[in-house]
Amino acid sequence: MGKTSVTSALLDWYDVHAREMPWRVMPADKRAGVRPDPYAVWLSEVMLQQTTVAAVRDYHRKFTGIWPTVADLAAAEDADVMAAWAGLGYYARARNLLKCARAVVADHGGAFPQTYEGLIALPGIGPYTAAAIASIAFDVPATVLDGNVERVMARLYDEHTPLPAAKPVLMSYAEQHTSHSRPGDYAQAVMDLGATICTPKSPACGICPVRPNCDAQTAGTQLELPRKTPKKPKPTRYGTAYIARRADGAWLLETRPDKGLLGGMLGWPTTDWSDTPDPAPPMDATWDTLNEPARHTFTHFHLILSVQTAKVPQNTAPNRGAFIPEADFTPSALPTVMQKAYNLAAATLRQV
DNA sequence: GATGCGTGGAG
DNA sequence: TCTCCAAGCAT
Repeated sequence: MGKTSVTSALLDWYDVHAREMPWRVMPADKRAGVRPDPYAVWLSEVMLQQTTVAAVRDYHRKFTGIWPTVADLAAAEDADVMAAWAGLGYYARARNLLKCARAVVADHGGAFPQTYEGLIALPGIGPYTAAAIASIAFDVPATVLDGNVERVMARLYDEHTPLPAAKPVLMSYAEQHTSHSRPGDYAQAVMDLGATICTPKSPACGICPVRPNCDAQTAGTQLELPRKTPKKPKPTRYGTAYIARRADGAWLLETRPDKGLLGGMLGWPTTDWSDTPDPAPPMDATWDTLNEPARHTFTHFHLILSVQTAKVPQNTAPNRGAFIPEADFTPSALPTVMQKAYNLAAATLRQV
């Protein structure tokens, strides 16, 4: 079936309906010769991995404010970057962000590679992100295949093979539409369409610029597509967080190991979050258990986190973590589950 | 190919 | 309240 008009229809639609984003150069400005900042594009694409535009905006603004160039970011302290990323989730992205920035400075003279192959070799840059940066920042005709494009292609071609098995065929469809005249605008256009028109639950087919090309719209199957293999139910795990405050107001915190859940992030000492009984607290103290646990859902399990608090003497020696002075402690530097525990304990521990 | 890895918003 | 899910990557 010929769908040669899809590309031009999407570009025409994008010229009128492109959404404003801090890292995006709008089509009219691109025509006037304005080029995207590859650093800003890379930062946005990493932040947007499995994350909504609404959630990314403020973080992107914060990062470019503190670290205006990739060289600035490469020179940053690890702890400062992790603290700035706190709350955005998927913290391996922040660790790889730093690795990538340092590789760009050390191995590429501070300039991002301009090819798909050069980009995908960098930490935290996979097939999607390499194609996105190559097309958006450098107008290389690379094909982006993210969740939006998968949905758009599955519907355009009424493809019923479930994901992720359908990825190769959806990629072949996407490649057929990739623009060679305006690669960056096209990549953003097809993703904008998926985000605003061809949405998962209530697609606005009535105003869709490629409705005449859409096999699912013809068949009436758009709400069933794309099909996905069913997910496993999430188990519930239990644990305990220990929030201790010293006589001078300092808080007992520890940096978590780089690997695993919340890797590299600052947090309260906790038990592990399995089914095993609680090991010993991080030090001898009189621990009080709060009435309400912190509840939090991660990607693959629910957590019910009991919170224990203690006020401890100045000479207390912890066997885990370190006391952070009150003046240096900012709850916003903690991942969300740790902020929840803090909020529950704050009233109890406000007075030293 | 399957699994681990956050979070907040929408329905 | 609960499920789904959003511009994925590393292993």
